[in-house]
Amino acid sequence: MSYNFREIEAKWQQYWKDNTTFVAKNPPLSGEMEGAPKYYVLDMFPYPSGAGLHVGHPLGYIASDIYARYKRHKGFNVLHPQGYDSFGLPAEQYAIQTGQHPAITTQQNIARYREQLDKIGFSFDWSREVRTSDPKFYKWTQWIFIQLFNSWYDATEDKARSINDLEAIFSAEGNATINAVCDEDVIQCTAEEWNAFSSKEKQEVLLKYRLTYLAETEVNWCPKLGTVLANDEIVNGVSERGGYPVLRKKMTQWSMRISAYAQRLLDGLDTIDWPQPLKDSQTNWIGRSEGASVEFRIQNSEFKIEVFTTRPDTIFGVSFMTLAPEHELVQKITTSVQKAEVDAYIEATAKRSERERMADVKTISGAFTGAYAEHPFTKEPIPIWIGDYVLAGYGTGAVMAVPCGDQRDYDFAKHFDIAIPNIFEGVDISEAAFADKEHTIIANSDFLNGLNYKKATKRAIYELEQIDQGKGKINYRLRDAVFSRQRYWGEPFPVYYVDGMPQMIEAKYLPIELPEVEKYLPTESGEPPLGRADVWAWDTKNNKVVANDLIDHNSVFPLELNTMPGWAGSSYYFNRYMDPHNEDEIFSQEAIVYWKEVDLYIGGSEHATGHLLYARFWQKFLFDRGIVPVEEFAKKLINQGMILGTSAFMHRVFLNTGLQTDEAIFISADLLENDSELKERLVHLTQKRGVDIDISKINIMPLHVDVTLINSSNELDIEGFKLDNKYKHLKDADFVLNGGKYIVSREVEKMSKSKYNVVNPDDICDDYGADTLRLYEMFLGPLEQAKPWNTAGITGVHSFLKKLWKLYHSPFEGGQGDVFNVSDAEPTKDNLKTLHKTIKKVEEDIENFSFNTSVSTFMIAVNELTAQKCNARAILEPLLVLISPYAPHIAEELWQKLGHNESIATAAFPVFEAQHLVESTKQYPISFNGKMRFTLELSLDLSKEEIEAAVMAHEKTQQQLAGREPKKVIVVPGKIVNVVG
RNA sequence: GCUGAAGUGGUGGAAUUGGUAGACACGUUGGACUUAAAAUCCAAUGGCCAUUUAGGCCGUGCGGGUUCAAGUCCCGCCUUCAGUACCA
Repeated sequence: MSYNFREIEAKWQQYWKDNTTFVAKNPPLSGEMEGAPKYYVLDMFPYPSGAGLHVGHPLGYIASDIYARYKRHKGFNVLHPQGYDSFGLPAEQYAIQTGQHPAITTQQNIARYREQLDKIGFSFDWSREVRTSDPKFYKWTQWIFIQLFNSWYDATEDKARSINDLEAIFSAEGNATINAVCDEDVIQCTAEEWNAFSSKEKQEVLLKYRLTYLAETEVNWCPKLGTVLANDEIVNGVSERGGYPVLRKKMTQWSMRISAYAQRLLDGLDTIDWPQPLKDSQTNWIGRSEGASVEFRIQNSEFKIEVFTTRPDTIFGVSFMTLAPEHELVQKITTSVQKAEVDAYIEATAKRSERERMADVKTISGAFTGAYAEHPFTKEPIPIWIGDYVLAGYGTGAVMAVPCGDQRDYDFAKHFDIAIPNIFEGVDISEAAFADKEHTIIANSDFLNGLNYKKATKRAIYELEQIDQGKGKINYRLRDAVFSRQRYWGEPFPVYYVDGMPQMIEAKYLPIELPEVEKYLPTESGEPPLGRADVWAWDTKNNKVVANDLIDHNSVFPLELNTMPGWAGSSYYFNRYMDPHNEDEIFSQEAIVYWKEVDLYIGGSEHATGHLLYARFWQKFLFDRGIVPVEEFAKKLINQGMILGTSAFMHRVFLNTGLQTDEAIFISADLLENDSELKERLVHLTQKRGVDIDISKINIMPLHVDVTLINSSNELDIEGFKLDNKYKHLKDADFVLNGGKYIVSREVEKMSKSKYNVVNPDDICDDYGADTLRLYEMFLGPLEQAKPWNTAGITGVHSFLKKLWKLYHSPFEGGQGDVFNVSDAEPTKDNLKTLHKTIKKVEEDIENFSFNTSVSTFMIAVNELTAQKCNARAILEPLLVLISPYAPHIAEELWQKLGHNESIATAAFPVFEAQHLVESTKQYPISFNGKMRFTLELSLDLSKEEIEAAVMAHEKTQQQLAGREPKKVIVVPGKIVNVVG
């Protein structure tokens, strides 16, 4: 019987399903698992796209699966769930085009994903599956939204608290004393005033404190997608999805007060074991900077400009101020003389898209407002300009310009011929600004003269505080997150409006399910798609969703038309897996206290500033409100690298002969390097066209060709190409061959359908089996590294599995055929040595996530045992357990043949015994004069004196070579460092 | 520009705390088996020199340094990739 992977894999996948082998149990546990420690291994759940999985997708899942299976062998109660992030744009866009309900598309895609995932043999606990678009799931997304609405951030206690506490404080002492993170334009009121407020006035004030709030904000509007986007959904000034232009627009939107958590999100990074690059990008995104806020009075006006600066030490170098063109004071302070110029400038900048503004940072532009501010210390007048190098969204949207210390200010001053006073001792600023903080002595600055950066900063802040025109401040780049999307396929808000004020629907009436609409586009009046729903009003008497025409603004009110963004559901799903079917609570206390947090989270680094930041934010909020017991949701995180595709290119030649021709000529890639060869080969084609060719005028365009038409020597299957429907417009093409072959060139790129370089895992499973796929994906290289897929190398791991199979089958002596052949014979010393060195290595590898090297270790072990003709059960049984996390199907099959009734998944991981590695030699750490160290391999039976003599002799040789006298030798006995065979 | 990661054969990649560089695999070459192919097995495979044998020299991006010993540590460069970018 040979290794029939198709049969084996189908059999065991069915077995695991039938026996619920991987269903995790919540406490209280009984039986075998009683008292077992928990371990939670999680993958970032996929968005089920219509394209299905390619070989890159399962990489992280295979790694987490190996780790989960390993932890089971180690006696842990493992939670390893999977689900789908199933709300999202592609299904909606498909719905807009075809009219098919996104729920149906999503359902189909999920079915396809599941089929593909099942083929790979993952140990997922599918009984805990969640889908973010399932009302049973988004009920709790809506519930968390309500909790956020009903909370505010207490900056003194540094945590979120119930809004009820805030109301109590207001009615007792007003809002003047409260230290809360809130909108800046909140009005001050005393207790008496508060208590006299109408309900609506109270709601308006409270809304400015809530952790999710409605506010008119400038948002990133994408007209093409018809929705707003969060900052992390914009890449290089265009939408991440589709690459459409993005404009700034003012809209009333729900926002999440993530900025309240900026410092804690930063501090928390020190407590979690996440990759440094990922932590760095979160740190950058949060963008903490220390400095001061300074207030500048405007001359002849009651207005003041507040600026943020990291260089208060340079305050005497201020020679002008610059406001962002969108700054609210611009209209108020501009003099009538300057008005026309300023308005023209504002109009010009508004027209430029975000992208143009970013691309064009060199052009200096601005306009003078005609107004002057007053220097806080010198009282000198300072001209106020506007300029688009100042961003409305950062700090206060205004800067105090210090041209001698900041290059942008310097350039602006040069361009508009503004004074550049020098306030640095012994520094030449005739060519450029001097921005080096570390080597600065301040001059021409009154009380700051002679101080360095640190001291001057401190003193400047102190002096500003004395005159009440500034204070030390920490500024964050992180902005509050916009939470409204003008889309259909997302979670509806549990919100209705009374008199324009948002009201939460009581939790017991959740979920508020998505209404049906006849079209998935925005309404004619520009409202979101939910504006098309006929049944979308909230009846407060009967507490249910009713038809719109019943709205009377008395007991029936309109519901919110926006939906939540894609990151809503993914910000807490990991907690829901702990108790996914609970209908009464988001999860039971028992479940959350037992599972607590994700121990190992595996996913792509592209979520660094999106999902992973939002999820940490929600987790901290839920922690503050006592809903979860830990502040960080994932202890350890690993970013798997992308598996890239190897695209193939044909090269189409354009002769530029001046003749119009549609004929396609493809030239073999190996002819491209050599001009004379190329010309020679093209001659007959040019003669055919009756022209002479000039090689220098030839144009060659590469064309992606489907990699399935290429063999392992980069040769194109020309017949296959001509029959391929995709290329039917090229079926009459001429091929310029080399040695009868058409060779393509190759390039490593991201795997994508449009590049025809996608390798489908199903095909690999059919040809080689899931175990081969799993092993090969691990063997390809380090988990965290990006690497190109190369199907050619797969035969190596596949033949390893065949050898493994043979090791348990072919009798080495006297037998015939492929009979299962494992004996109870005593293992030899060599057998034991091979086994234990494998145990040691594999265990270390798995703990270090170096899955690639353990595959090599297995190969060596099998080769050695085959050479040793080992068929001892005492060796072959534990070996199987070592391999089973990587290649579970073949391991199960052989395990059963060894006479086990239980799945190998429940077997204990073999224990490493060091003595089997010791044979005749031992390595000693040696120290000379207590300083120098190396190890020496010596025979085991030597005495200490003999060892020292040997070491001395060794040392003597070493020293003689170096021309010095040997030193005193101290042998540190006992410790085995390593053993070489 | 800033931040981070990484540079090792023809290729993917190994190499504990500094301790025989190139494990393992692909590819290539030669051989066995076969009518043939596939599959399988065996051997060789960093470069150069020597080859009757023994062996020798050079080699981990570049230039220095520390050390008995450096792919690994230190200093200075170069290159590539990733993230981020008028952040005051």
